[in-house]
Amino acid sequence: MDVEELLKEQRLKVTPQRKAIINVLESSDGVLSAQEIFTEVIKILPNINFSTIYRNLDLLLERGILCRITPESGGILYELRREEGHHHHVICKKCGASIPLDYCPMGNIEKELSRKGFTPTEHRFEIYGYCNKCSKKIKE
Amino acid sequence: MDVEELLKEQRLKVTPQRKAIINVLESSDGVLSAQEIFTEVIKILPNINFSTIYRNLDLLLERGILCRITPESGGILYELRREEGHHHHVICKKCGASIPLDYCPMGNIEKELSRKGFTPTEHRFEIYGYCNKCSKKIKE
DNA sequence: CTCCAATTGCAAAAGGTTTGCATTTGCGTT
DNA sequence: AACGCAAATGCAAACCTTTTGCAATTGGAG
Repeated sequence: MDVEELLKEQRLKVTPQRKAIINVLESSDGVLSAQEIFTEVIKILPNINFSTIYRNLDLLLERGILCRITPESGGILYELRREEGHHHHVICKKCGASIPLDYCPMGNIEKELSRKGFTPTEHRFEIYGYCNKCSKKIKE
Repeated sequence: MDVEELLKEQRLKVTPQRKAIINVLESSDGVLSAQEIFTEVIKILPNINFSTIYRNLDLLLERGILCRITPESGGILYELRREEGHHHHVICKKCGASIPLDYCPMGNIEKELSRKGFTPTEHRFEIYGYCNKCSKKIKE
């Protein structure tokens, strides 16, 4: 992925901070908290501030470069949007791995909703559990 | 609903604070934040403290008396669990009305998950939009 | 009625996120 | 290549929500 290109497409300035944040997210195969992102980015840019992290996460989320996940257990997690178009996530509670899922349940209930007069604008469908690797570890 | 009975079933002490919290949730037809619950309960019990609200929300949630909703936009919302068994929610972004939904999409993707070796433990499916009443108001 | 564990109120702390402001910097323009 | 300015950053403080320790109170079993 060309991070500079990605930022330019969005007419965002290419700063070392933004490149570091995106690179950290890219090199992770799962979801990360703001704290985890900060911990990694500060290794690259020792002077970076938490407010820069938050401001950029918000911005990148707005521009559709990131996805945000809010697990039942609380907290907010981010990941790089790797898939084109609408999709959902399957997330491992142990290692944080995020697996994209093309299936979307909305088609199955649109009729029921319109019968109720409800106009859906957004929805979320997230699955939590243990990935292939972590399931095996737990059984052992 | 007999609030005292509900608490006794769970072997929880029947305190005025708990009764007030449940009554507030019962008289709302939708989801409420901890702050909103506090604002209502303090009208009934002027001395109640925020920590009592939080402690009881956690407790009632554990016991399955409440449901917790965490919208994409952030924040945590609570509602009285009115339905028996597993269900999802359709929530109006304007008035907060919560409509229970019996449909659950998990059945449709269990095979795909097991093919991936993923063991699901929890999931969430929430729909946001505008209810019948609020859709009409917006159009006008 | 008595007694004890459960519950509450209070105050302070903790945790995560946001904001105001002065400084710096990316980058379009000259 | 240098300039100028809006955008972005770092810093510190503020904010908001939630949690915690502790002493006082209270529900309800015996």
